Amino acid sequence: MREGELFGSWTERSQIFRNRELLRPSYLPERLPHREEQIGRLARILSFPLRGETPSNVFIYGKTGTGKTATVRYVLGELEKMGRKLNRGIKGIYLNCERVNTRYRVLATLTNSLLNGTSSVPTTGWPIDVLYETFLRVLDSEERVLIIVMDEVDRMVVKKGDEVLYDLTRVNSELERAKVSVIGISNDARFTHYLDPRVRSSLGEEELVFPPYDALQLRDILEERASGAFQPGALEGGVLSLCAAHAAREHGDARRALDLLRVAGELSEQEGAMRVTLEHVRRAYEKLEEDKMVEIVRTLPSQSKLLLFSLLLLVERGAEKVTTGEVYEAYRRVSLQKGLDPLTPRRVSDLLSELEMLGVVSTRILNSGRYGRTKEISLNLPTRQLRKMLEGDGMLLPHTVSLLRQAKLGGWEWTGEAW
DNA sequence: AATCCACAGGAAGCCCGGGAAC
DNA sequence: GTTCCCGGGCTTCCTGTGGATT
Repeated sequence: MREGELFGSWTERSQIFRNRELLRPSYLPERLPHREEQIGRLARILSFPLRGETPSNVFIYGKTGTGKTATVRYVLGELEKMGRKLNRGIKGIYLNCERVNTRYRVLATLTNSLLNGTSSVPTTGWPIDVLYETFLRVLDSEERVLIIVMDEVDRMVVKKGDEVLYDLTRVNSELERAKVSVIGISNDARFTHYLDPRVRSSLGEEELVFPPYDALQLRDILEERASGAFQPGALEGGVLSLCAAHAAREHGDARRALDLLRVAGELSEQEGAMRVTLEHVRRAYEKLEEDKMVEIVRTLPSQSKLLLFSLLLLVERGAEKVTTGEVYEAYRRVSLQKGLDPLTPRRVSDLLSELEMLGVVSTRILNSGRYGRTKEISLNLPTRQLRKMLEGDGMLLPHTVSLLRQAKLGGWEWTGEAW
């Protein structure tokens, strides 16, 4: 191979993309179409520190991909810029409560962020009250307004980290020079019901709702990004509309629309096509769906995998739709065969509901009068695909393969009273 | 009209691992 | 290190349900 040949063809300028980074979820655009109203309101609320006053706490909710995080980051960035210009100490700290989800971690992260690397508190070990005192002292060491953004704040409650919300919404009374305001972001509107009433009223001083985008708005967003992301003329007519339409059906998720467009672009690039076609979008949609499923199945607990495997065997044997009792019996057999204690029907019923929520199976209640009332269960993905996923599983592999072999050879009685 | 099937799904409590508190 | 506590997975026990059958 001649020098440079291996990477040579990949360094040429893409026919399709100009800058694909613009399509990534982490990219923060300069303009956020159809969020002018939310940006305006948030800016008004957060403008108080520019006059030396404390802004209200804000609670924001909206489904995934409705621009919550982008809007907040954008407004906060502008605010900090303005603060520097006017020489006001304004600092925004962004926390993702998916990871930073306990009282300790929140306080430690905030403190470290304020210390700016000069020194730090350890990630574990300190008594919580000492940590809290340290946080107060560091925070109050200078005149400033601290705006704490807590993204996915609903995760805190699950982890019982909501005490820290109480700390933070009440902290102002203990501060001399600094002021704190909290922006909570959640995609679950009911989440506030679980909060301590005092926290709820304090956090909800101002509420901002981000409605889902409709198809036309999604199209605008895509257009905005696509002009920079793609080479001129690289998109076939209707591509953007199709991406938008797909995403609009799934509760107006802009992230989804952008993913779709990016993957469609990547597919067309891979096959050396001149432009992105509607067919590429269709395949991108399938790819994303499949990737999602693979990930879901892969991360399933082993009992659920076993259950799913039992269902798979039944479906492969020609049963289109299966009742709860049948799946349970199959599952019980497979478990025993593997030398495992089967779970009770009650538990399996819950596992089935979980599988349904994840979209792996569909169920519907079936009434057969005298012959009882049960759920009719069907698989939501092709058997071949599912089998591939399950066979790739380390835990199941040695046993399942032999089970499959037995099943194929007819070594099992899969029908009738032999069960 | 009463019965009864084959479950659905709620309530309570057990067990266990892991992390916080002492 | 020990103790305590909590949450998740699970079981046990239970009540509820719609319509074919009696």
